[in-house]
Amino acid sequence: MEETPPNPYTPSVVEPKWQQRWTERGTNTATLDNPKRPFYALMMFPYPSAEGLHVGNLFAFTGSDISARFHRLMGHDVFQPLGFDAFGIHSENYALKVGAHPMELTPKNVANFTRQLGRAGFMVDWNQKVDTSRPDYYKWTQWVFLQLHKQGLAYKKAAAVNWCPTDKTVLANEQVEGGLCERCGTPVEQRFLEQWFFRISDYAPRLLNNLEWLDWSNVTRQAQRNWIGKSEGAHVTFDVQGHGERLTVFTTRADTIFGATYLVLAPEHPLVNTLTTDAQKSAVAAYVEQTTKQDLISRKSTREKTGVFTGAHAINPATKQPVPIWIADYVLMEYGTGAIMAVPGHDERDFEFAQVFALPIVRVVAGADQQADTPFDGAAFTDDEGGRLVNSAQFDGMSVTDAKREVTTWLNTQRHAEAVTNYRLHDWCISRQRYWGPPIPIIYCDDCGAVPVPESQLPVELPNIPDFKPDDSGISPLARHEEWYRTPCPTCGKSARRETDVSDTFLDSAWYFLRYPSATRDDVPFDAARTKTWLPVNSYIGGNEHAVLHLLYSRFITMVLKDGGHIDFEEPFTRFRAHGMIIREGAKMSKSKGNVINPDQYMEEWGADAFRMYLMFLGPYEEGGDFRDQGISGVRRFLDRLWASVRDATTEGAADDEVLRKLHRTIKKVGDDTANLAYNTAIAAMMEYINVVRRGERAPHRDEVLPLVQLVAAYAPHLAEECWEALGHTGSVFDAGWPAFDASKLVDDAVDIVVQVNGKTRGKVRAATGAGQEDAVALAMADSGIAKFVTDTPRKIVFVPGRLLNLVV
RNA sequence: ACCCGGAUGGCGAAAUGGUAGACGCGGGGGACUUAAAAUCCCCUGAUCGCGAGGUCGUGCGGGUUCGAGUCCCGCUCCGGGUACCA
Repeated sequence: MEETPPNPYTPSVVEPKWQQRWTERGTNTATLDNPKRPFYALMMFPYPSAEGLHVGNLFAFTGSDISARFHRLMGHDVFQPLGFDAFGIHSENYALKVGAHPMELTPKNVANFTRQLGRAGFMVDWNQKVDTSRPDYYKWTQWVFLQLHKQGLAYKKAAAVNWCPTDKTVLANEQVEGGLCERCGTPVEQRFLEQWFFRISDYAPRLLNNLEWLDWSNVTRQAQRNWIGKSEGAHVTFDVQGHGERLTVFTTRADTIFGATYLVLAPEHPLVNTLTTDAQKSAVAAYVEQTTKQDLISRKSTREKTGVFTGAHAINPATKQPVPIWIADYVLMEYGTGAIMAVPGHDERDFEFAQVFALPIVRVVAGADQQADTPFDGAAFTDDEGGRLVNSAQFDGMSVTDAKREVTTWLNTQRHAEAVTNYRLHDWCISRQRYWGPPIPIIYCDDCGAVPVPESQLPVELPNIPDFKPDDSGISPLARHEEWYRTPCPTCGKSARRETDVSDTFLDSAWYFLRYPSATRDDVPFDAARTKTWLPVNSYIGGNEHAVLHLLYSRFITMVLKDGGHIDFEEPFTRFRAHGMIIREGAKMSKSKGNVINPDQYMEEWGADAFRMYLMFLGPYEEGGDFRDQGISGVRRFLDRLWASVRDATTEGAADDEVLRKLHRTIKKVGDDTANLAYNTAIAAMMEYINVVRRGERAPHRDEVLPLVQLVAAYAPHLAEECWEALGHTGSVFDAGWPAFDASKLVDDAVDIVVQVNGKTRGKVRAATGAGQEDAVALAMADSGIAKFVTDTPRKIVFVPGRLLNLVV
């Protein structure tokens, strides 16, 4: 038999050993009450799919875990909880597909996720877990709804949903592909249903302004700014000829009013019926119906302009000329006032429309080299930089910027305009005509109307019904269960009906971070003292796919709870960082490509520590990385070498001075990089260090390897614990703190100074630390390899102390 | 179309305006071994040269600077997000 190396690193032994110890010793349990330096580290909780943990989840969680463990090493009391976003259409659709019930499937998936998460070795305080589909959680989701209702921020109105006439069911936007139902291929229609909305648009200015000071990834803040879509403009009012009615439009280009040659209303506009003349009634009705028959997605993506004349005319308040009123689906009811003044000369869409229907196009803005009568060259003139007004009476010659203001003021004096700020953000529809979600806690009584369920009667439990599939009624499956929805009115006691819609999953996740510290309390949604101690969240890490919806809704709900007096902060996440996406061998991972990584398999073969570390080594955490199968051997080799160094470490003699200098530089770099989520370069620095420690199979000194164990702990927690123990400690390395570094050890006695001649590097000289320019020049000129390029007396000398000398001749 | 990112060796990637390619993968050579694996050491951008050494090189074209992968202007391509938003 061959001689095997003594005591090799065996993750399959080390990892379970420490996972068990952590559980036994409560290593990952946070000190929730009276912590000294509380630090709430949050990662976005996963949706527990049947496929199990995706490598993308693992990538995200590992980066978050490293940050949390690092903060703990730096002396914080870190609370890092995790839970499951278990409600929602994904779970429900999957259950439908496999013919199982979500109430049975979900606990199984949660158990599998919990196993996988444990296997990966995350520092999660499982005592405080959350599962949004359990009554002890959604009781409080319903409570949140009631707070909004109480504050007048929840209301009901009719709104369009996607409807599949074959499956006879409501579809989510992602279930519509190119205007067709993803399951049966039938063209999808719109239906108008009464639904619950939250007035998030009231909060638009606050949501926008706070972005200025939030410590969040720029990409995320920018995405939210775009989504909120602040737009400065004016409401302009047109009198309708022969009617008492007036029409108000929103425009950002009040300056072009003289070129407004027609108006367009959204087909759903409430005045369409009133304004349409008898002659046009049937054409308009047909068009409105055709629009309705289209799904929401393809209506917004087809670019061909269609529309119908209503037969009515309005008076342009600037020109006093009558202009025709049309309806067209390119005008959206949900933005602005659902009506526009069309200026075909200076708006691409209006131009296209005017071309199709031969409507007049008037130039009212001229560019630098254009005149009032310069013809349009087949396109609208939208470049307003340096444009001057033409064909606009007293405003001729004025710049576009000035005219926006002046025209609005002028129209305002005639009560025809008002400067307004409009937001793209519209109210949040939380109704889902589905089963797998928290029932909306409202009871309809014929006498009392829509009555909120009293808080004392929460939760409104989701019944376990076998037939949870949506049906042809267009309303929730719960509506088929009279025994469930019949209930006495809380106000008058008469027989009444429960709301049968459930709420949006985004409501579940819009407050979950408040629940974690208080997850074991069943008498309150969140304990006042714990909330004060732990919130707002110190560090939130997650995917930028949630940049808008989840993060915006969470901010909104937090503001509402603050306004309701439940909490004393209005921004939930002090710091947010978006991680990147992980691809494989240059291609996106997908089931259809069959290139999805199975984390279990990799952890089995290489160990969780190696897998974690490899994921972090792929590239910058905030940008993502390319998973190449062969690459993992590199980090595994590093861990093998680390273990061997600990195993072979000696206490005899003293540590090598050179190695110690490298060590102190490494402590600094790993600390700085880890704090900045620059995990890839932190790992590279540790690899560099171990290359120095092990160079030529030298036996390292204990003092050289011990601090490295602390540095690597956040990255490879199991192995670090094992090493820490092997070095004679009984406690956890995570309670050992961060190694001290000696700044004086960062500087050498001598440094290399790069020497350039005319900006070209020609060599380097070794100079004493702190050497001045004259010393450096002397050393450079003494080097024949450098001096030969210095053909004349230097005209100019650039000297960067300790770094560089540039001789310009 | 708009808003963000990004483009650097065979590959994943590093580089406060200061030696481009750290670290890792892959490849080549060597040591150890009967042998292989593992481990360890060295080499590995292109090109010219026997060599010392030189020249070129960070998507493209300009500019600023003693000096540009990095800053500025104008493009090209790729990725992500939003999208008839008036």
